Formats: sequence, C-alpha cells, structure tokens
Amino acid sequence: MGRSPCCEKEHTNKGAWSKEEDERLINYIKTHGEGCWRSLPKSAGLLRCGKSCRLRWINYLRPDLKRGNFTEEEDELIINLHGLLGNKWSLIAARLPGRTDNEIKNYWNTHIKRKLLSRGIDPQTHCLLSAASATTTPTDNKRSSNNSHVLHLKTSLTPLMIAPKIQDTHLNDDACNIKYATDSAESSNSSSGMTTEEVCPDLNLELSIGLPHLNQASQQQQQQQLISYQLLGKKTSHGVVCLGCSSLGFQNGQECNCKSENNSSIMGNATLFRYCRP
DNA sequence: AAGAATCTCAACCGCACCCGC
DNA sequence: TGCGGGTGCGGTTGAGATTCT
Repeated sequence: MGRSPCCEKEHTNKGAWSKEEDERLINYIKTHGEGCWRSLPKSAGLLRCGKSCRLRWINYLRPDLKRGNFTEEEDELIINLHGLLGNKWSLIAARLPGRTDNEIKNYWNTHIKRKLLSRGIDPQTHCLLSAASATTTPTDNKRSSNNSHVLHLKTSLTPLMIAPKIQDTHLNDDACNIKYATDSAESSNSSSGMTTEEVCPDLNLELSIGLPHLNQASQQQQQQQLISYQLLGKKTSHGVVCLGCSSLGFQNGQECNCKSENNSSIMGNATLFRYCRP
C-alpha cells in the first residue's frame, strides 16, 4: 500500500504557469501569507498541485529573488560551499541571499561543473582530476536513511588518502568561518607515499563566509540558518570529540553512543561530520 | 535559410523528514 | 510507538532557446 497522492492528478494543470495563474498565486500569498500548500490551490482557485504552487512561489515569484547572472564572487562561494556541503543545494542557497536551491543546482550543473573541469578539478571530490580519477569512483549522492545528515566530505578517496578535514569551526555574529585543513601527520602514514597536498593540492578551501547586508529580519533568519546547520566535530590529539555530548577519544570507525546526531565520526581516514539540527 | 545539435532552466517526481495524533 | 499527512529536498525531465553546420 503506497501513500496517498499529494493531489488529484486528473484535475490539476501541469507544465508552464500562465500569467493569470502567477497573479492568482501572488495575490493569494500577499493576502494570506505562505504555508498550508496543500489547501492553497483550492483556496486560491488554482488547478495546481500544492507542491507545484510552492515551487513556483519559491523559485520564481518570491519578491526577494535576485535573478540575473551569478557574480564571480557567488561562483567561488558556491564552489567552496559545495566542497564543504556536497549537493546540499538548500544549505548552499541559504548562504546566497536571493538565490534558490533550484537555481544554484541548475547553475552548478550547467556552468560550474564545466568551469571546474576546465581547471582540472573533479566537481564531486574537488580534487585534481588526475589524482581523483585514478583512485575514485563516482560519489554516490543519493539520499539514504543512514547518512542523510552526513556531509559528503567523505569523498571517494581510498582509505590511504586523507580527505580534507574541518579542524575547527567557529561561528560568531559577524561571520561563519570554516577552516579547512589537512592532517599532514596522518597523511605521512599513507603507504602510497603521497601527501595530502599531492592528492588534493591547495584548492583554496579556507572559507570565510561573511553575512551579506540584509535587513534585520533577514539577518535573523540567516543567523538561525547558520546556527541550525552549524558544522560540528573537533579533532584533538586524543581523537575526535563528540560535540553532541562532549565525549572524547573516538577512534577510527567509532561513533558516539549519545546518538544525538551531533557527533562526528571517522570513516577510513576521512572524518565525517554530522549536522546539528537543534 | 534551415535543420541538427546542444544548452538552459522551469517544473515534475519520488523519497525522506518532521510532527501531531 | 507507530502511522499518516504535510512539507522540503535533490535528481531528473523536457520544452524552448540558442548555437552550430
């Protein structure tokens, strides 16, 4: 038994939205606000699925959308954030005011992938293509119930290679500074003899994401997003600290028993960090 | 000028998560 | 605790636009 469909397929329009439909949707949301998408089409007199209305509003009709070409700064920010977050388009979009996840996803697939390839960088692993292609398989970005909150920092590098690690995360009122660093001590253990820098040379991944100039409400929203998805996990000389419960000293392959989803863990030599969703 | 090939991006689909009951 | 409804996310599709031959 499958779940019931989100709407009656027979009596809903599909495909491109007409001007009249757009106006109806805009007027309705202006009057009643966002929310309750399932009942919205009926209330607004639209022969559309609620999901379709939501998508149309979020991706196209919202008044705060920037639209237009991406700037070079936005390009670089997307690349850096993708290196940290993987295909988490909504998280990336949250750090680019006026841009939608769909827009960024499309832009990534049509422009940035090519841009990185032309630089000789694998768009999935953010490593040099020569090194990555010799040792990696395509990263599986399909969502799974087991690791849906795991950052795809794990890359597909063999266990002998060291993936970039977030050694420290720091958030304050002004900025979200995420430092990327490599662990040269561990990489020296690699029997391949390759240093981290050889596998993943300086990709300029040190990231400083400043909050853009926003009105107070937007700033507050942005700040909440940053806090909601604060990256956790801290490596010390004693191992990895679980930032869910502050337990210390985890070894390879171990996970904290607190099951708080706030812990970090190690897989192979790549550290996986989990989101904190307070 | 016209047909083919390629690109772009709005929209759809299915799945997973969250939350109330 | 399990179930089901509502919502959000990420992958994919396909129509229209653009470029190439």
